[in-house]
Amino acid sequence: MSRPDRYHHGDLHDTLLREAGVLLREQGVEGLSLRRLAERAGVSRTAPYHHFEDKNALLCALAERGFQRLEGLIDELSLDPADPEPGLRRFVRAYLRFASEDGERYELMFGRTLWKAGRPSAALTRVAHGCFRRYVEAMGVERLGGPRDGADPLRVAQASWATLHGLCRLLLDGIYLRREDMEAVSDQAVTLMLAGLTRG
Amino acid sequence: MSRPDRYHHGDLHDTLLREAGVLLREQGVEGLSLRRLAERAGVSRTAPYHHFEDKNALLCALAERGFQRLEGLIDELSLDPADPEPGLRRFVRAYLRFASEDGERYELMFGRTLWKAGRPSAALTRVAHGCFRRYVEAMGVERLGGPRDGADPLRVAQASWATLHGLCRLLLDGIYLRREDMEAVSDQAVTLMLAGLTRG
DNA sequence: GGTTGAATCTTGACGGCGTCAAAATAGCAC
DNA sequence: GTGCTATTTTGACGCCGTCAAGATTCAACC
Repeated sequence: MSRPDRYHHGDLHDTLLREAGVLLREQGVEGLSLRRLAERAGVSRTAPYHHFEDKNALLCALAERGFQRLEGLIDELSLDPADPEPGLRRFVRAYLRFASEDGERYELMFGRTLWKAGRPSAALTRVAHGCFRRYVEAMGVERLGGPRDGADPLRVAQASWATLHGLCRLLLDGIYLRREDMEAVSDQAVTLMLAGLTRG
Repeated sequence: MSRPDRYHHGDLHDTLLREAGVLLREQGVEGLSLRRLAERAGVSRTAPYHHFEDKNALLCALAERGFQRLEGLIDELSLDPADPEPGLRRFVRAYLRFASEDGERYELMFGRTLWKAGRPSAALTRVAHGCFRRYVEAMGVERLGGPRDGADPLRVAQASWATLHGLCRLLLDGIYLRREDMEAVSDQAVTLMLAGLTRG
């Protein structure tokens, strides 16, 4: 399938997703236009509309794939209740690597393009929330030294994700963080949070 | 100045900034087009180009104004070395209010539109970095119980700002946070950080 | 094998965008 | 009044997402 000079492409759906991924990585969301994408796939400008409802739908599919990969990362997160620190630091490093290796994808997954300006698909919403749910479970405060005064597991999970997310955004947008400082800052954050959680 | 039927507007520069602010607040960056803005100001599509080099420059000016307001907030942040907690919580609340009262402005100030996809002006970069510098000074770890092992003030400031920023982004983009949960999550974050900082 | 209907892909068009170029107009110094 | 400059205008270009209508291919059924 997918011979160069056939009227029917044969594999356009997957080709579009793949090429869109490349375009996204190379040029960012701004450089990902349906027209350019179609040209790369060797097809006319409106052909993609037979495989995705519109641009928003295609971006959702792209983001979805990202969340699936992220979910894999979270699944590997297992904390030793007796000594959660190494597992936590491992996860934080993995998360930061994930975000910085394909920053444009991360941006798409969490950015306003889909969640605010666009219309996140049902599938995207499901996998994104599933991702967070798994994170809450894996982080479970009981694994970080047992429940204590005012340490609602959900709140701790939200707060720690926010920290991680904030680090990534500040880094990706290049405002207050440089790549070289990233690790030091995240280490500092983990230290603070862990100290806050395990003191007793 | 600024009579309705005059060839020269007389006050276009300021009018543009003001109307752009309104448009930004009401419609977000996506709804802020130069053409629409010009129409609102009662002027032709290309008139704004005599007051701002291009759209990027106008957005920079808009973001700049936001940072000036934020700087004011930070200037009011003074921590009592003996008991930094109330001051800190006050600041966090003020920061969150700032971000959520004009979310689109906050987005513009910190988002990729200018910092990644666009070209942040020298003035914008200056005021943004000045903002952060003041924050570092005001937060100074010595005010949070004196320097201690591995608590570089700069790192603590970066980590705490990242947390604050991450909270705002998650909230503004509407992914994992709802407005009602905001305060609880931020309280949790402050508690964790403070505990991490002040434990002996 | 030929017919029919659906899936897929094409060209053409529309309105919106940012922005450049050239012409028109107004204000100001002399 | 006469220029000079700042300001504003209309016109145009190329990009974008997307709709409509027509062309082409494929697959199922006779």
